[in-house]
Amino acid sequence: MKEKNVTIRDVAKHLGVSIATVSRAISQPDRVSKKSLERVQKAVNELGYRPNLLSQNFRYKRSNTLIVLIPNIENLFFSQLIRGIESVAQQAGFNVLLGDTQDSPERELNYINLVETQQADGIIQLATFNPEFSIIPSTKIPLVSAGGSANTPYPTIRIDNIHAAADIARHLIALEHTEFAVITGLKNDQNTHERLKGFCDTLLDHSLSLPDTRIYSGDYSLASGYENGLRIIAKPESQRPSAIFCFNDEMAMGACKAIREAGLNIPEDISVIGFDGLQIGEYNEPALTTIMQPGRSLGEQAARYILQWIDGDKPDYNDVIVEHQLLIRQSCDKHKVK
Amino acid sequence: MKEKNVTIRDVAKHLGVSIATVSRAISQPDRVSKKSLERVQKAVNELGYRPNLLSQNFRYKRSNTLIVLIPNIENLFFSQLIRGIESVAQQAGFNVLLGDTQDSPERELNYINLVETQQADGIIQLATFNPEFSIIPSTKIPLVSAGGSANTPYPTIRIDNIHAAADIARHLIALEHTEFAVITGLKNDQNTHERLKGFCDTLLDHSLSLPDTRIYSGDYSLASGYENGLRIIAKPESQRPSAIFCFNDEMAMGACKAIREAGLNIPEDISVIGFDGLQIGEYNEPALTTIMQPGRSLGEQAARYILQWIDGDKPDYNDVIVEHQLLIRQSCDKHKVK
DNA sequence: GATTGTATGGTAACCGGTTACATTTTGCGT
DNA sequence: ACGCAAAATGTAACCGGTTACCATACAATC
Repeated sequence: MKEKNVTIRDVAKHLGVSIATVSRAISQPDRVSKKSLERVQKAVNELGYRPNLLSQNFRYKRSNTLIVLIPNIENLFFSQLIRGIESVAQQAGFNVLLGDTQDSPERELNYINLVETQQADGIIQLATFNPEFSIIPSTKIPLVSAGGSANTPYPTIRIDNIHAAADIARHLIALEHTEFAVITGLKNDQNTHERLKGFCDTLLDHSLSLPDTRIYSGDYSLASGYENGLRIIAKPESQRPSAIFCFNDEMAMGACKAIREAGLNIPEDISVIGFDGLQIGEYNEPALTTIMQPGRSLGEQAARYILQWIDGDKPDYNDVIVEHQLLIRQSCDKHKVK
Repeated sequence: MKEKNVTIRDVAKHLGVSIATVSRAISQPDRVSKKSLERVQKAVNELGYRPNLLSQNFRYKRSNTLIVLIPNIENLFFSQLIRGIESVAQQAGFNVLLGDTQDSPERELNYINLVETQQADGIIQLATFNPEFSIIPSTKIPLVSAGGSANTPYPTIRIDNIHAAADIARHLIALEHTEFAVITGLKNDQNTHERLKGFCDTLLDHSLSLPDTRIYSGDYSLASGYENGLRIIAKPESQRPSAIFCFNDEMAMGACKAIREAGLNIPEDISVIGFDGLQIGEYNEPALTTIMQPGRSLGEQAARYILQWIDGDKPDYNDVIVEHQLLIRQSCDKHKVK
């Protein structure tokens, strides 16, 4: 069934030349005579010869492959990052291997193994390794984190989460809100800590605060936004916050649904703000006010960084901050005192 | 800078045994004595030896890699498929290479090349090749399409689009709608043709019809749903359809936004129905009625199919139909005659 | 003690390219 | 026609594993 592939030796034999000539005709055309070049090209076409890249990779000890570690591929923010990574990688002749880790340490280890066994040349980690169980790989492995947080043992390409969360706080304060709730990301996620810190510190600067009972723990999913939204709404009106800061847009959309279903209006009765700047947030009812993270650009820069490192020329900067932007749409408005 | 890796020969030399013994200790432990086994294991740990899988792959002429061709990675339906594929592949020890083709034939060709040059063992195409420009690869290459259409020269795992579109038509007819519009997918997409056919044929069965002026051409994006929604709304009320069938959920969400902004109510004034059954459709205002495609399962089955084929044992069925389901939520209701 | 079987381990070929080095051919000047 | 440098080509080693085949050691059998 499986016919054997045409090899360089077949081509050489067919032409009565050495394999070196064939190899050179293909990879260094000016090292062979015009006549040989033409004969080889003709033979390659006739025989349908395709060089086996597996053997090339083996020879060069290079797989030309990048791994992208993704906590959850169904998260739209990551899709943007991937797109950025993919386009840079493709241009550089690199392939992108998908690593859906589903937050599992075994799966992470699995992918790190691929680099150690030379099946891949480097890793881009989306978001940050969960410090609780993450296998922090040797720093000899080209590894960069994109869209994550500071304080990692490896380079990062990211926005300033603290600053972004502070921007959110200031925006809500400017709208005269005083009672807040947040729906956070995963408990051990660095992004969660930084956004929480940026938000709370800024509240304190304005003599406001966020009580622990107003901190709801989510997991970045639509469903967790919805559930936490229900919990917030369930409180008697006098105890409800007037603004909710959700640590990503998906949870914000979930929370909005809960609020709408309760018959309340956004932003008249309650303001909701998201994080990430997903395009789909614009189609939410109401369109989500949020922080725009330039996902595509984050991905591109991460890819460029890792490619340079793989080329043996690790950049001398370790923490690239990309500008975020407060995207004011319709889900936040001035707080109305009753 | 780059220290060389420990090879099997280093381990052998270190122990004063042959490389064959080391190799066997690792891959066929019962072929060596207990003593040798222990010594090798110890040395492997001490020296930090990791077998070079690049050379293994080369030896076995197997890359253990699957390519997933994705027209657009930011489309949520594809994310589900990928997740299904990834989990099956991972279990089988296969890696998943991401091929974001962005509907470009050069990029498609690029990925097909990877199989021809043995860097990958098979391809899963999400949706269908665009017949206009697609490079239909040789049937010798393990290739399967998931979530696409019938009438392809390669195997498919899919739902019955015609039947699903018919279900939609019947549902809308049962709700007493008589004036319809559709927002289709890409013009050359097979899915578009089939859904259109299924819908129109069923209308005809009920002595209804869809005039060409009510067929709006979209591209599966949120934005194109919105724009076409605006166009539909722009017509004078007497000429407007009472129900819009969008060929995916994203466009349906876009259309809903346009309709909401025009001050109309869904489903009271106009019904909207989507396609794909994305989770996020539940968070739309109003929650989208749609056709559920079991994305995860489609992906899993596609992966199993291609893995079997790669193993040299191509399944003898060529067209797997997976059950779809009409998901009734809130965006369609009985037509009210004014 | 000779014969046979089994367990163990070594030697070397092999996968399909690339390329350093050696060798042959070509082209050019005189 | 000869000499010599440059161009073209060939030979063979190499990348790092796997494994067919062979050699040796030792135990069991008669």
